[in-house]
Amino acid sequence: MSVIPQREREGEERERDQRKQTAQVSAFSFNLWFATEEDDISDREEDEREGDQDDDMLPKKRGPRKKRSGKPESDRSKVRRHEANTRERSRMHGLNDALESLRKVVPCYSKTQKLSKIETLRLAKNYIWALSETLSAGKRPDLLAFVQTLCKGLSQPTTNLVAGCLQLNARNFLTDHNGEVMFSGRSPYDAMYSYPGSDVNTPPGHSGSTLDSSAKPFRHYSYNSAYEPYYENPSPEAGSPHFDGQLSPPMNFKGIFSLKHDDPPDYGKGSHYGMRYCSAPGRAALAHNSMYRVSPEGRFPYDLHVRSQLMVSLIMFLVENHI
DNA sequence: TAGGCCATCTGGTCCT
DNA sequence: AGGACCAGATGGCCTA
Repeated sequence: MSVIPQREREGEERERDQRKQTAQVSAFSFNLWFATEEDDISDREEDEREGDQDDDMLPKKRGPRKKRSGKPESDRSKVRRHEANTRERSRMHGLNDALESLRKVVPCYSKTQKLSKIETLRLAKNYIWALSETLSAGKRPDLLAFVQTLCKGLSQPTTNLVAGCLQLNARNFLTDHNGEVMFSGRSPYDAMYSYPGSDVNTPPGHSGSTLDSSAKPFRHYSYNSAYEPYYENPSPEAGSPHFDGQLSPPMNFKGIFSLKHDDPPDYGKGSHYGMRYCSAPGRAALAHNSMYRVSPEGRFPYDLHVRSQLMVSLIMFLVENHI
């Protein structure tokens, strides 16, 4: 299972962790006390403690069994071990926080259906690859190829989730046993879901209404006009139970780029998306062999409200303005 | 119940 | 010496 199912994890886990840690601290205190009292117990007596309890007469805890050493651990080493455990826990929490930040900037983000760690990393890698390919090509990408790259190597549940995020029919992006994403639809255009009440030429958000986008998780961007601001209207699927989180980082550019985000300030720090690729030495060669195709109209014919579009548009802006 | 995912503990290694 | 990092082991939780 690659997509972590809906669990009220956030709060519950914190609470559980806190309980665990409290228990651990208590156990540690007890261990310390016990060690102090028992430091001079002979090895033979210690061996008699073996059973369903650990060395410290406590219910068996997680982790590998302690290696027997000739001497009982000193109080000092126990304290150091405990401190090391705390640091390690903190380090892992930091790592998880960073991973959560990464989840929020890859194309598919949902608070209720979190991607697993490994799938988050895979999707992020694919996303970077897809964007760099787009940048290298210097042209608007073929959506299908873009999505196929995004889903490459992902599990089927994650592929479904990504396809769902992109408003695509996931059945058309089957992942084979080699992790390759295969298109099985009749045509790229058939693979697309059309928005209710709209057609290809009338993207959602052109209805004229202007809603407060800050209250909605989705942002829109039109490829019909390369650099016009993204649409402010919410997606018809904004209320989807699968995607109640923020899908894409709010982004705006009017002449110059400015990144705006509702999230805490860690996001967007140094957000020079794809800039490093602009001067990549292999750009020309990459462009020549780019996997992405340009539509006959010379522009991206789809209208999707996905982060990928924002990123592609941003990249296209950079490319076309020689930034 | 098996398997996936995860948090935690632990000891080893490397670096400052 | 002490901290950061890593990987192995273990057990809990959840879902199919």
